[in-house]
Amino acid sequence: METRELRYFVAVAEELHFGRAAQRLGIAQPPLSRAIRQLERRLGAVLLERTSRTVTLTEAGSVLLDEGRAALDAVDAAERRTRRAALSPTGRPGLVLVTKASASSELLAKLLDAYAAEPGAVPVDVILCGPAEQGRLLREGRADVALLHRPFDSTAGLHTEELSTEGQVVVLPAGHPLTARSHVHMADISSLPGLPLPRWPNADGTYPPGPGPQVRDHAQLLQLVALGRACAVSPESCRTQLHADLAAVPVLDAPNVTTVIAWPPHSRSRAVADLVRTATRL
Amino acid sequence: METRELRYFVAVAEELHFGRAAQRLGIAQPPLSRAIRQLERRLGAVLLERTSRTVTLTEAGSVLLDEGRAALDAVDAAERRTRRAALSPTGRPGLVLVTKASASSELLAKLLDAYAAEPGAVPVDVILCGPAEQGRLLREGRADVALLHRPFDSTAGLHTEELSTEGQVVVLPAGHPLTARSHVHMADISSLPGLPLPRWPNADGTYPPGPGPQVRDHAQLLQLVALGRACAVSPESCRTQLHADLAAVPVLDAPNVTTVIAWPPHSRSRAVADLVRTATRL
DNA sequence: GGGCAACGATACCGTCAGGGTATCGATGCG
DNA sequence: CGCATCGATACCCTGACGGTATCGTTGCCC
Repeated sequence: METRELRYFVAVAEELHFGRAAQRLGIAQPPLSRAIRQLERRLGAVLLERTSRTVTLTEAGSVLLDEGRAALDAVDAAERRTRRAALSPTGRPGLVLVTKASASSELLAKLLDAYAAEPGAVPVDVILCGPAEQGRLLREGRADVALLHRPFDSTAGLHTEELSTEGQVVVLPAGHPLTARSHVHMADISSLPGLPLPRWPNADGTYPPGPGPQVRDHAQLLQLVALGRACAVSPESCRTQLHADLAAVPVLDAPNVTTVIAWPPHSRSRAVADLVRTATRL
Repeated sequence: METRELRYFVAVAEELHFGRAAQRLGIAQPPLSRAIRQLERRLGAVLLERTSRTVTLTEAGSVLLDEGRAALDAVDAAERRTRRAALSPTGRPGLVLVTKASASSELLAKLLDAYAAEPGAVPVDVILCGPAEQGRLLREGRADVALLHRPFDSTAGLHTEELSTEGQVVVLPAGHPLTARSHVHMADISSLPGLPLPRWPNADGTYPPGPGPQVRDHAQLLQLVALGRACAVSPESCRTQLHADLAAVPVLDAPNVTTVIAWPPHSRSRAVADLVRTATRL
């Protein structure tokens, strides 16, 4: 199977419309119809049920949509990492590390310092992004290594090493009655009047139904807490980033948060290996 | 990048010889040279240093070799899983589960029974193979789900759920002095005169240097133990498979062995999800 | 040191896969 | 029942890819 065929099929499967898919691909509709038909012949599988009005995926088609997207990601990653390896002036490509904007900057700073002191260290670019993008960046070869937070982030398809574990605190507007407590339990905060827990987006960008406000990142969330519109359960380390009008109280029975360093499993780059080794020794 | 180009490059990178690579690919040498040159131009990267006598990989080339193999595996997996999904008579493809021949058949039997009783269960084919092949079968789309044993098997790039944890025992020829003990420690067996621990192959098929016999699978190993040529440290559950001329003694400080169920991370198949759910509820 | 063999690069050519335009046939809708 | 929409088909053309022949370079060995 050629990637061109896969791209064509993914386009049609996503649009469920040959005309629009062809437009998206920048080709005419007839060659697209032909290409799909030929792909089906070669696979010996009907991928799409088409009438002159509607196009729907068969079971096999939906398998190929999933697997094909993953395969195309892998091809793109190969291309991107090769380009990066080549255009690096030293011949030894730099590393791209991706982490959440809200993550503990302390750990990251320590890691970057320690790694820079290693013999043979290469330059490390840091990308800060929202939680959902991290996996994508790694899969697409735009990044080499990530700092993720279990159990929030999916480590699907990645190698990981645990770096640190911490408890969680509830972040409240300063002066809230609960801030007088030395600690609380989840039950104490799951139903605070007027201070719902926020809703985070799913992998597909949609939000689960529920009462809380929709948030995209941690800064946004803290803003909402300061405004008295929400409360937040966050890793302890976020305390160093709190403004004066926010207060944090440990939540005893909240799940621990583990910071892990993650990288694509087939990566055999010495730079990634060095960075991971440095991280585990912190 | 087209998969054809990737296949060409991987062939040359593996052979480090255009002529042999061309032969392997079933084409003539000139088109291959051209294709590689064109790939290099498009990537803006020198992949191979060639003189008229030798071909060597550049840094970028070795990145593309690693990443390209992974990408080709993903494409092959997409094709195979699609084919399987299609030729299944029900439209709903059956599952292929892969596990080691030496694994606990009890757990597997329970799992298959429980899953078969689920509503919407599909037929499950079981493949027994050596440890090294399991990952490959999953990556190449020949299998959908595997039972692996940590810490022996790599779960690189897979989703996993833990199923059970057990201690390990040392397997000895019946009548060996140690079999009188109720338990032993690793130190007791690491230097048994005449009964070395075996050597397992690395991922690339080579064996680490050392004194013990080279083994490829568990049956082979038990044979060697019965012959008095080796001893083996194995998960407790292997006791049910021991012949009369073998004895097992718990090893207190051997690492626990965890049986996990593993599947490719992007798999969204309901059948896999059902099977995993069933497994975790056992 | 010169002839030779091995090997990748280049030149040149033919074929067919893949893309384009025009049009058909089917289907849902007003 | 006519019309608009949409995928399939027919037909043509271009260029990408593969093949053969040959060149240029480089170790190697007598």
